[in-house]
Amino acid sequence: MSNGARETGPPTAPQATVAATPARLRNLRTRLLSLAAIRSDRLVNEELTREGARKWHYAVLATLEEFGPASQAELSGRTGIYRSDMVAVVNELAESGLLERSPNPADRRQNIIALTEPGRRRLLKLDGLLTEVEDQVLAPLSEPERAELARLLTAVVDHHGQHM
Amino acid sequence: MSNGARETGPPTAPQATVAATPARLRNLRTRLLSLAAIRSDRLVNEELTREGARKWHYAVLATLEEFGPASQAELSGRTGIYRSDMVAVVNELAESGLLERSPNPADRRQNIIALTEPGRRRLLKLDGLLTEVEDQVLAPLSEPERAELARLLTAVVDHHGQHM
DNA sequence: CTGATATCAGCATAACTGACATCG
DNA sequence: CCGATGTCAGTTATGCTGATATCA
Repeated sequence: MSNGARETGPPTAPQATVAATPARLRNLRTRLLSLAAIRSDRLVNEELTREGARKWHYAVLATLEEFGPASQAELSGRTGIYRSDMVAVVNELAESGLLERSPNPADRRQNIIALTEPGRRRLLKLDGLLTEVEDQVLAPLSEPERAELARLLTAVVDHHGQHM
Repeated sequence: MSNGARETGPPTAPQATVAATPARLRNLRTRLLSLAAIRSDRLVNEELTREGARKWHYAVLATLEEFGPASQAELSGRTGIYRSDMVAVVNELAESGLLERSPNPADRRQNIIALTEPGRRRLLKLDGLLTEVEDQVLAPLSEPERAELARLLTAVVDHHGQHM
C-alpha cells in the first residue's frame, strides 16, 4: 500500500481517492450506457491496437467476407462507416495487402474492393481476439445475462435506427 | 412526399439504402454497446445543447448539490471528469453564475466551489430534461427491462472500476 | 439535369497525457 | 523532498458536415 509503482506519471485523472459519486449520476441510465461503452471500447481498442488493427478494419473485412466484393459505398452502407472515412480505412487495409482495390469496369465511378487471402486470415485472427475481449468486457455477467443485455441493447439501437 | 425538404446537403453518410449488416458485426456485443451509447449520447447532447448545457455541467451541479461545497479535485474524483478538464467546466458554470469559485483560506492551493441559487434551479431543470431524454432513449423497453439493463450495465461498469 | 461515387478538407467533442508553478 | 492542486498545452479518435471532380 505504500507505493504502488505508478509509472503513469502525474495523471490529471480522476483520483485514486475513491470518492462517492452522487446518486443522481449513479442512477442516470444514459450515463451508465456511456460509461459501459467507454470501458468496453477502451479494452477493444487496446487489444486491436496491439494487433495493429482498428474496429473499422474489422468491420470492413467482415463485410467483405460475408457479402463478397463490394464498392466503398456498399461497404459504407453495411458497416455504418461514413463514406468519407471509408477512404482511409480501405487505403490502410490495401497497403497491408488485406484487400484489393480495383476500378469497376462496368461503372467507372466505383472501386471494387475484394478480400485477399491474407485479409481472410487476418479476419479470423481478429475474430478470436474480439471474442476474447468481449468475454473480458462482459466478465461479471453469466451467459444468459449477456444474451439479455444484447437483446435489450439491440432493441434500443433498432428503435433509434441508423438515421438520427 | 414529393420533396422532403432536405437541407442537409449531400451527406457523406451511411446510405438510406438499408443494406444488411454482416452477422459478425450484428452479434458483436461490444459493438452493440457502442452503438447504443452513441445514440443515447446524441439525444442527451442535443437536449442539453438546446438548454445551453452539457453533461459535465450537470455532473458538477449534481455533485455540489449532494455533497456541498468542494474543491475541484474532489469534484473531479466524484464525477470522473479529469482535473485538467474540470477547469473549463467550472469556468463556464461560474461565468453563468451557477456556482461560485473562491480560494480556500485553509489551503491556498484549493478553490472552494459552491452552488448558487440559480445553480440549484438550473440543476432541477436539467433533472427534468434528463428524465425525459432517458425515457426517450429507453422507449422500446418496459420499466422492468430498463431496470434490468441498468443492473447489467452497472455490473459491467463496476467490474472495470474507474481505473484502467 | 439528377444522383451516385470516391475523395479531400475540416470541425467539435471527448477521453486522455504531460508538464508546471504553487503550496502543504 | 514528496505529493496534491489548479492550470495550460496538446494529442488522438470519432462522428459528422461540406464540397468537388467524375461519371451513370
